[in-house]
Amino acid sequence: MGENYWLLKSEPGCYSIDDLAAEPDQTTCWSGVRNFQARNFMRDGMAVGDKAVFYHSVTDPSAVGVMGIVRAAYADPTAQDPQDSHFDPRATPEKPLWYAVDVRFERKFRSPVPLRAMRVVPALAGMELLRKGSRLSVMPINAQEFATLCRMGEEGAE
DNA sequence: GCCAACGTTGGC
DNA sequence: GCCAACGTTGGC
Repeated sequence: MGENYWLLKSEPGCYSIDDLAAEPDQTTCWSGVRNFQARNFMRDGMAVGDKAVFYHSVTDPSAVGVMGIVRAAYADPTAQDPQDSHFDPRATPEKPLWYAVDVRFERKFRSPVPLRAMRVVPALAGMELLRKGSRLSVMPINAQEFATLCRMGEEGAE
């Protein structure tokens, strides 16, 4: 456990790393994932102790910090809440269909790592994120990619 | 705001 | 099972 690395996307206008850092316990339920491949990564791959890079999409796309996975996959409560925009009538307590994990803020990078900066780093060339048309909101990265992103985030802008 | 890429839906 | 239509994502 705690051996895997991930990249999690969120639009900062929806939920940003500052929002996470501002939570009372700096922890939140990472819910609302509605893509089967992303769901499978969360449900089948994530374990307590794993690390995840927080990525801001759409607005100033960039990696902005690090989170830890503090609770493994469980039924996404938003899927079964009719009031929620992520409600899915197919989801039931017996067959949740969608899953969430809990994440805890660990640190914010000294400077965000822009997507365009990632594109020119050979060590990052294999990341799913850099593939044209990639829309996955939850994806695995390897230890080297994680370390490279962290180093770039602490070094400051290139 | 534009548009390419993608996942999902639904008719057949 | 195919595939066109549609809605969404997300970079630019």
